Amino acid sequence: MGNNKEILNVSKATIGRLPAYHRYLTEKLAQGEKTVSSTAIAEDLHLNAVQVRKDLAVISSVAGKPKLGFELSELIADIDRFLGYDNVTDAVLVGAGGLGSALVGYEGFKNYGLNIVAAFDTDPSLIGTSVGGVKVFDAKELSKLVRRLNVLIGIVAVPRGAAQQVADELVEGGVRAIWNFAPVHLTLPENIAVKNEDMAASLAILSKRLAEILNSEK
Amino acid sequence: MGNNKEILNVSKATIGRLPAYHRYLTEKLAQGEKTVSSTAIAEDLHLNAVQVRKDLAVISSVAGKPKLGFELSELIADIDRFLGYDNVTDAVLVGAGGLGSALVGYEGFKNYGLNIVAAFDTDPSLIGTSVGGVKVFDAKELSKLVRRLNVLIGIVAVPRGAAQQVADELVEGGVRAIWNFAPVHLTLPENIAVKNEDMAASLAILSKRLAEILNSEK
DNA sequence: TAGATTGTTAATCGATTAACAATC
DNA sequence: TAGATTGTTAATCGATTAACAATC
Repeated sequence: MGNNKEILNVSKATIGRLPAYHRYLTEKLAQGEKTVSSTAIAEDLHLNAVQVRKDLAVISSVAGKPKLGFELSELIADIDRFLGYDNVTDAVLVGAGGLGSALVGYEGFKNYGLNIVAAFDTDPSLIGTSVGGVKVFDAKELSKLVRRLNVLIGIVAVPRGAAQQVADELVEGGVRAIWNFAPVHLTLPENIAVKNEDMAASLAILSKRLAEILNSEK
Repeated sequence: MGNNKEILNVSKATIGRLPAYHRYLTEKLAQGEKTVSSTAIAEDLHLNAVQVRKDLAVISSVAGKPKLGFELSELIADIDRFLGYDNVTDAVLVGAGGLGSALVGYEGFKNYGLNIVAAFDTDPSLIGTSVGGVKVFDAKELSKLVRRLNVLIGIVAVPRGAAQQVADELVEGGVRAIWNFAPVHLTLPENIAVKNEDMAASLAILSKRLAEILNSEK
């Protein structure tokens, strides 16, 4: 997923903004536009124009043209390549309940270069069924099947209490990256990539902004 | 949600870490511990000890004690108060489908001081039903009901295409903060707080870390 | 007392923004 | 040509980390 060489040395902040650029550019292209300026992107996305140019410079193979701006199709292709949207990576989903099935459906991860090849659950009524076209296996088989499928990314969408064990089993099966949706801090080996989707943290930040806004109006 | 005075001037980074501290401390307390040192927190949560102390200093009413550390129950109560976990704020959910219903269920937002008082959808088969104890109303009534309920926070869990209009209607109804789960950039007035839950951005960052790790092993 | 741990001041690091010459 | 827009260098900002005296 993404070229190893070039993905290094790029700031996390920049990488986090690339998907938003991608959506924005794709939309502009669909509207019939051919080019766009960093000034316009910055204004619409509420960013700084220099920041936009620096971000684009990191991933783009071609320079923008003074007066004209950047060519949409080229820029989109560059982000596709950089983020690996053009070649999918396999992943497994653990927890096929509410959140898990919502994730499978959520605008299709395939657009983001992620292909969920199998789901796992402990609930007998779910095992053997399909959620969003993905077959649900018995969680007992997790590490064994993960190893057999040679999957590197595991998505954890189980309740708090089960998350650590699930993560351990994923690692045992050979997974090297864990996308954790359970509100727990996972303890894992150094050489495993972890991304916590901490809803409480997001909510806290939103609440802060709200408090600031309400406060500024008093 | 949270005291307006004190919530200001606290860095976004610090606020984002508070929920993780809260979970960690609660767990320690449940394990029968009475106190904890910043050193221990830092080690377990993979943070820097000075950073932990600075974060805690921001929200804590009492100082830690050299040699002993911090009192768990006091620290937890302080975070509760700071993040507003002790008094709930009302919110509405728009989109009662897969993602929406998963969100309502997700470990119960009430623990995080958020009370979802109503859900909305356009799907006739959902209108009138309940998801996770929350009644689903016709999306046509959105702005009217939001105004009547006097709700300040709206959660957007609808497909891409509907998100902007839903957001506009929420604002029309008087909402001042929007928690957006749809993968679109919303265009909204200045004085509205927005938090985008960008799955693609998270995935991109996880992929980067994975690439780095794999790369370092070659 | 001795030493683990605290809170604070200063140094470093990384990311954002401002200034500006180059150019299509 | 004139001017919008680019890419780059320097300045600023914010957050993290290092150093260290104070103290239970």
